[in-house]
Amino acid sequence: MAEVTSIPDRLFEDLKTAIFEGRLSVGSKLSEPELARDYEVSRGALREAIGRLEACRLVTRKTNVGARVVSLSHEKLIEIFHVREALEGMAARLAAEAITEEEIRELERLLDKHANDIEDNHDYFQKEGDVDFHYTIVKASHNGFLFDLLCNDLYQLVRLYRYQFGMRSKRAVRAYHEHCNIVDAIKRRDAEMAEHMMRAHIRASRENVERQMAESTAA
Amino acid sequence: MAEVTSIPDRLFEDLKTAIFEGRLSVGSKLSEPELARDYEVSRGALREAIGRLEACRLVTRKTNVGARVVSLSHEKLIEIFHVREALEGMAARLAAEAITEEEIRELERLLDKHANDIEDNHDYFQKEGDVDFHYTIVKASHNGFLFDLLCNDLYQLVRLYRYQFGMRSKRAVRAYHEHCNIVDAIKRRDAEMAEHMMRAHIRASRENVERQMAESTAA
DNA sequence: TTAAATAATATTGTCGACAATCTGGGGTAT
DNA sequence: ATACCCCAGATTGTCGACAATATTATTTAA
Repeated sequence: MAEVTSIPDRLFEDLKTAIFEGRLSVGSKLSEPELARDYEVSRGALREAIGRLEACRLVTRKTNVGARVVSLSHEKLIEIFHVREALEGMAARLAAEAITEEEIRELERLLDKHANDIEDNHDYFQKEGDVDFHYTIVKASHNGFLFDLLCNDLYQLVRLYRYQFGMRSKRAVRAYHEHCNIVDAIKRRDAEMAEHMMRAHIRASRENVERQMAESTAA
Repeated sequence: MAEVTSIPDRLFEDLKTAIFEGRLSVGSKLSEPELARDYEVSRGALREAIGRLEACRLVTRKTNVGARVVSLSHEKLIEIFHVREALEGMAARLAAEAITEEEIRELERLLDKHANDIEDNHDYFQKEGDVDFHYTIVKASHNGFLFDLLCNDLYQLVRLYRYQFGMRSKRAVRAYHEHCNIVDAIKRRDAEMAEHMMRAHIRASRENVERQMAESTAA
């Protein structure tokens, strides 16, 4: 039952963290000879790892030209929010129908943590507790396909975007209350309300970003 | 502006059609030496093509063991329908807001074709006209990310499933009316109603499949 | 001086060969 | 007879080298 891991597996993870930590900055080129030297692997293994990065949309590739770390335009970001609204709304709906008692306790634990972070004036979003919350609900939907789509693709793009734009939301308190509403509906097994609340939550987050974008554009 | 195409590009397409046409049957193993001989390419190029098939979920891969064409369990199929309901509902909503006059004409053209196929007693689904209809709406949402997700990943799985289970729906007439309702809402720019109708349409399709599954299980 | 053409360089695409790992069959011991 | 172990064959993983293409620098002509 041991996890078999190949060189491209390891490279894939290493390159992802390199991207998130900014060592491979947004928009920069992934030079195959250079990276092969740095990570001490052959170009073949490297190319497969880059292929996987492309599959989850963290890099874009052009034939005979090379791969670059994606740079999220504001436009693309809004597109992603619309997809998130649809998918996570469905996740909340399914979670209300399929969640287990233990998963409910996990959600409550995360809510407590969120409340404490606000109390202590920590930056909730910076610590990625927000991702944990959404991750848990998607998992509780017990829909493997939905989970794969959101957690292996979308959330990583969201994460990259937070680093890229240095997102620091003043929405921590309001987001907390929205989270409470969502968990409440799920606990009551009210699928319709759970989806509605989740969509409202993500819509609010999108509108917040749109406001920030409008400000930074109007110089 | 010429389309540059590499060997893995071509292989990717060839293998996809081979899967859809059943020459690579569901659940069968993709032998690298064998396929490399048949298609007269090196194993390296082949491996990249297989990697892309894995990315759009048409094959699954295990380290040191190999790749197999996915076999869609009934469970997985239902999961996909839930994701489709969420994503296409959003697509219809966005399309109602962003569709152009020309795209509206295209939708009406497809509706006419659908009506004629029913008249002439053709099998609408078999000819993939249904895919064209949904494809056009997703495109009209003018959300590139959504388009990519649905048309490059999900629709191919749906297509594979139709071949695998030999889907021949008796829903052609009812589906036609549902399609009309959707187009109607979009033309009136009623986003809320467009989403509602699209979700109802896909939900009905899912429930139809669930019924068929229940029948075939109860031997 | 600028712009186009061209040559030099570097990068990506492709391939065949070797190493590591899995699969299946045969043999042995209980 | 069955279960376990071990070995042979085949398959996948990995690598370095060569070919094709793009990029950059240089030269030349207007």
